[in-house]
Amino acid sequence: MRAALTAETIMLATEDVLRRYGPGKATVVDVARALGVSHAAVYRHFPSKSALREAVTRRWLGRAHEELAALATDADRPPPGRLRAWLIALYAAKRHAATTDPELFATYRVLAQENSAATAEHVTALLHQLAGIIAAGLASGDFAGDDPAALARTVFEATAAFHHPAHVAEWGGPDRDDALADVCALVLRGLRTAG
Amino acid sequence: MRAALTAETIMLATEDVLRRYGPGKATVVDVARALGVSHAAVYRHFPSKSALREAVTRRWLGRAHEELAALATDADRPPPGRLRAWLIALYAAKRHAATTDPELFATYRVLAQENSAATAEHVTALLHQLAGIIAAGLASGDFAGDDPAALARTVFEATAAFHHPAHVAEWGGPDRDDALADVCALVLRGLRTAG
DNA sequence: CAGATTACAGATTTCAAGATCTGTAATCTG
DNA sequence: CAGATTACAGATCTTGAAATCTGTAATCTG
Repeated sequence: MRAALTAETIMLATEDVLRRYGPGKATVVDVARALGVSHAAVYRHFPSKSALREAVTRRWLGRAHEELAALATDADRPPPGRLRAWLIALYAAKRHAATTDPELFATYRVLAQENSAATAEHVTALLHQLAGIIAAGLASGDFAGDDPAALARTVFEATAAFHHPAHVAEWGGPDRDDALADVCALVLRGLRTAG
Repeated sequence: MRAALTAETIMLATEDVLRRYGPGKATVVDVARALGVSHAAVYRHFPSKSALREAVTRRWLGRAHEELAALATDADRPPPGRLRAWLIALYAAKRHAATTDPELFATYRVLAQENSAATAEHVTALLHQLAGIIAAGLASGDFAGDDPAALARTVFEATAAFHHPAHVAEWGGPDRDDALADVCALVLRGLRTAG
């Protein structure tokens, strides 16, 4: 007897298919073939191909959040250093994902261009972590200002070159780590004085 | 008698053809047709299609520089305000170009993805203007630091979301002007203290 | 009847052909 | 002989028919 067909197993198979064929070529028929079922069976668990693609990407992005969440809530480290470490880890995670899992990253990139709910949630989750670090900095007096959420969004925008998927092509280049360090330094100086 | 075939007239015709068909469909045969000459005549003035495309884009970008150069060298305005005005004008110029001349902007975007010499020069020119403003700020004591070129690059990176062509899709959205104002404010606060 | 399958219509994609394009060379013309 | 044209080979693009895919509905099965 075959294992029960669940949303979970479908998403696992979809990840494999996406990794193998990429977002442009992967079809739900491919997914069904990989599972040894008819494609209509897949539609019992996901209302559409794009919903399936979103669910898979959401899971994939969720795994990345966990690592970063640990850094964001590390109360042992003073907020400025924590912010710097978080931004560097975010960049490292994105670059790592882009190089080791290019097809899933490409899927994510497609969803980002389409303003999907999955990527919106991803951004929201990251902004929430960022706001937490900044709120800690405001509380400790390391940062100046009064709206951690707004400051988080601004810091996120200012570092877009190091996490926005549209910039993947640049992440391979030399001096990118130094460039991020410089932007971090500038941003941290900006956060220290009144906003 | 027909006007002499010069690089200038070829570039003008190419601009029209690019505007009409976009970078994906425009061919040098189209350009030659528009000029009423054979396509081989075009190859007498430009070594390749991509060289022609680059030349046209370089000219187009050059026109944008001129406006900004006036702002960058406006000694009447104190450097912080000048920097803010310059960044806002840069964003406005890019957004305007993207909306009023979408096909030429698309051409520019293609070249940017291909790391062409034309776009590299464009970036260099912008960084030069930016470094000029920052150098003025360092001289006046409004900014702290010792390397205007490095600071210029850092400011440029931090504002990528508002001038990098990969972000066009976002420029239409609401609150983009506010977002830029916030990033400008953060960057300016960062520049004021020692770097 | 929950969960899967087959069947199907309309949209999208593939594929091979022919057409068009790029870039070069040989040729023409004033 | 400067400046253009025609001619051409190989690469790329169009085109339309066949295949495949998406999503739904009707049907089967334990």
